[in-house]
Amino acid sequence: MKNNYSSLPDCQLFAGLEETNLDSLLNCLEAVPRKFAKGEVVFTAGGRFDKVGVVISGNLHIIREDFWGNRTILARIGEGNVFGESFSCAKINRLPVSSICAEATEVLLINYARVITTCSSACAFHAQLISNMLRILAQKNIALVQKIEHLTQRTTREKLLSYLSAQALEAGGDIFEIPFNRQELADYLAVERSAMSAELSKMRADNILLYHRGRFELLRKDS
Amino acid sequence: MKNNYSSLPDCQLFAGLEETNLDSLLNCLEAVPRKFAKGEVVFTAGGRFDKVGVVISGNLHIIREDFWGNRTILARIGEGNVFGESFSCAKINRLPVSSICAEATEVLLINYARVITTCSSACAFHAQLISNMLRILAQKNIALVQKIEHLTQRTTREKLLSYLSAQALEAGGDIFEIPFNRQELADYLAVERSAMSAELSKMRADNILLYHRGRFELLRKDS
DNA sequence: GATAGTCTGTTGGATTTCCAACAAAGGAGA
DNA sequence: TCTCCTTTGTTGGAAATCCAACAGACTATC
Repeated sequence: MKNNYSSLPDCQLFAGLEETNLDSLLNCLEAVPRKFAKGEVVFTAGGRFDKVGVVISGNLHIIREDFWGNRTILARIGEGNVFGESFSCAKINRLPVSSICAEATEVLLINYARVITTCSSACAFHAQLISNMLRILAQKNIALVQKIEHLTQRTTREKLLSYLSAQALEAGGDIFEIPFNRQELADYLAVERSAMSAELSKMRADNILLYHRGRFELLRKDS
Repeated sequence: MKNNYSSLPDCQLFAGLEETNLDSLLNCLEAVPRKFAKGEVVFTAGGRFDKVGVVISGNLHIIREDFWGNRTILARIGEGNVFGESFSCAKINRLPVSSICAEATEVLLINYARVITTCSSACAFHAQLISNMLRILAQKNIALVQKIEHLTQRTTREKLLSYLSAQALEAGGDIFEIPFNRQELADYLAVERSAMSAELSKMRADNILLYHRGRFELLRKDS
């Protein structure tokens, strides 16, 4: 059954691959497009999932259920995003999470074994695909480590300094803009929004930084 | 220059590879063993690092320097462990961290490009190597996500419940042992040890769990 | 079983965060 | 400009955490 994948959204996993090659590659990967209704389960906690999923349209939630059965949404996976790859790559035998469609959702299920098994010369794009997969995992990794560094700080002030310092270093200058509003920043750092606002005020009073909305300037010791 | 790698410690990166094949593989990867003295720098923040490092003997520290120049040790990499792989895989152009030897240390530097570029049939072990690399990144990823879940909880009690619940689920039973002592657990959850001990006592009083040292039992609502 | 050293639990006061409610500032549309 | 709505900042009391100091439990060694 031939499918038209030209509608594949931008997707890190297929970055650098020509659209013209995509069809043969997807064939080689045993990629299967599937449609799910809202509330349907793509993979279930406790089972195995030896595939890599790509959301073509719609949204799905990664859900964890704790010891007492309380559910929490760990992530929302949108168009073009990959899911399940960590569990497939890590060869986990009992999935710790489920994925459930938040709305009508179309996904592409790819056989993970085919991703890492470079086939004959017919499919020279495996190398690119593997490189993409490594990059996806590695980038996520780096972002997670950085977030943990911030979260590990004990006080709100330290968390803010850790985050803002990292942003300044990344921007390569003392003045920079952050991609969060206050509520989002508070959620990211796992602190209370109003308390965080208050702390920012104190830090300004202490000549540590200047800010207006999303624009910040860190001050060096002697300025 | 032929080197004897028979002394390579157990290493996830080379898992599943026969020792007899190792020499030719390492050759193919342009692996270079290097010795560093205590305090020497293996890779420097700000630069590029397109290699993967494996610690053969000794220890090195991954170090981050913040906006004001304060240094913190992010990780200690010991024998058999891989380092730098996230930055190479993510193709970061300016390293955010440095690595400095904590003692006299011997490392194996591998050309990352050679890891992902499957060569001719002469080296059939690339597939295993790539699979190993993916597994290393993915496992780290899963562990980091789980840690973030715990750290994101606001109160000490919630952090403990999040951690212990995950341990119980992993163990597949209500009774389980944790791999940390109290101080280590407190550090992992980024809370104060004595406050955490106190909270554990309260939770026991509230009939949420039982414990003795590293052995815990979670109690279901109606027991 | 005596001893020393480490790990765990307890306590109270200082500090910090949370929470709720409200005030002020900024932005979009009429 | 005026109005409505969202975002950000401020405040004070309640709750939780941190911190330091100490007591009790456990372990290894002699």
